[in-house]
Amino acid sequence: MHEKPTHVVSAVVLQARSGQLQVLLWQRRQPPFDGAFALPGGYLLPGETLEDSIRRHLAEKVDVRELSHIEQLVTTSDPARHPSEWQVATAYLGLVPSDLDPTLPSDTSWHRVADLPETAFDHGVIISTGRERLRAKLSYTNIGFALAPHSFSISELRDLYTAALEHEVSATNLQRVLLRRELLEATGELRHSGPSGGRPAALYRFRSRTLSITDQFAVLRPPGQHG
Amino acid sequence: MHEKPTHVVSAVVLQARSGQLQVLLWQRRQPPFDGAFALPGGYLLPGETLEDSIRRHLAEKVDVRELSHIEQLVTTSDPARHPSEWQVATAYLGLVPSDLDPTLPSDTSWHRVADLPETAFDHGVIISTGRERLRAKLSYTNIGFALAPHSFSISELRDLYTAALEHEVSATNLQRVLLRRELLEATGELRHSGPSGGRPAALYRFRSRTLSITDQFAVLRPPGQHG
DNA sequence: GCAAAAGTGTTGTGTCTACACCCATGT
DNA sequence: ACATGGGTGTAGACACAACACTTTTGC
Repeated sequence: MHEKPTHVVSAVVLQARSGQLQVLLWQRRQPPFDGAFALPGGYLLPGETLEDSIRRHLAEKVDVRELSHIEQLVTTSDPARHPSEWQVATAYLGLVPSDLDPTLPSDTSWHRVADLPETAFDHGVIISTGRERLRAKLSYTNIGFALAPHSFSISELRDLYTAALEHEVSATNLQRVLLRRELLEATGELRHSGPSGGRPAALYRFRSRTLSITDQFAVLRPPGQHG
Repeated sequence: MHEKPTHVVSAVVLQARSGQLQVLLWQRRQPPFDGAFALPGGYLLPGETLEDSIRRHLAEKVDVRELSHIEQLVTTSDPARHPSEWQVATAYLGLVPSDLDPTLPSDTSWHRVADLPETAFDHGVIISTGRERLRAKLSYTNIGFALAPHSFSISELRDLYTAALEHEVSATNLQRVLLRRELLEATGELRHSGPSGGRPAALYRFRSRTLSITDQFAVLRPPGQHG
């Protein structure tokens, strides 16, 4: 037999909250990285898959049914990652719809990804990886479903995209892009105007709430495939 | 202490060979999957990173300097993956330029990804994952450098893209797309015509031979960024 | 009526595909 | 000369951004 690494799992859980993309972190109270903020996660146990494992660990932080999407990000293996233990770590990306506000343990809270506190281990770069993955997939998949409530107005959806992409998004063009690609469908209902007036907004939903690729060929399309 | 999984690494090594995308496999001569074909790889050892480890294992099959690109694909963890050992397995994608023909051990050979023999473990789906990753990145990155020799004509490059994408590619349009994006530059040299005549082909090279994203925003660009 | 918010019409631009046509070489 | 393969010119389709304009509400 040879020596084996300990396998740990963690998750970058993202949510668009009050116009900002935020990530779930807990504050460590023991070395290493005492006081720093870390991704939720823990050890992989016998008999479970990595995805089972991260769902189990997240269940201690949030109700797992509130996760609208989860996917694997990357596995890191720097032997110097942990000072006293040989660890291999697999990170996941998890998304929570904007209309949920899970109750959290006292050591756990949301932090704006644009203004992170000091993070433990390699968690800072892993958060960046997760943010970039989300950003890219907003462009060529239907992953917006995982940030949005079941039903929403276009301008509400625009605010979610703006938070996640970290740049302005035009509601006009967002509507046309997502409708042309048949990602959205109207529910037929309207959102009533607020006290300051304005035309009532039509409500939409995502046609599918499982990940699918919608812009398969960025370029170099096969012959005969227009658009 | 708790029980730990064994960590193994493997690689989907791809090359465009005689007009077909091919993958490096070795034939197992012991259970499990006796006789089936498997990806090269092996155990992770203390003190090495996953990428170190797969490079070390591949060195037993091919000269590692011949790998033009390597990137992590996915980590799988099905507890039933191996009948007698709890394994976590990280797979990499490796690419070999088309002008090299590494000498291989007797148990190892190239196989067309479009016509695979029976594969061991979950290696069949991992090969598909690698092929899809390559296909997608050919569209929005400069990863073509990793399939191509240092210098090539446009029609030679077209043949490599055709093999990897598994559909026809127009040399005319490939040239324009890659030149407009400034991925290619002319070397100034010409390929002499063959015995059947024809205009000599201009030779090109990739400007960079490290991966970079060239079509960052498939859609939903920030304002002011023309497409 | 007027402000506010949502939604549509329309124009312009850049990128890609398709295909006709021209260029340079070997026999 | 003519076949062969390489390269350019050009037109059309499409998706997107930008912005003006219209619609529908609250006060």
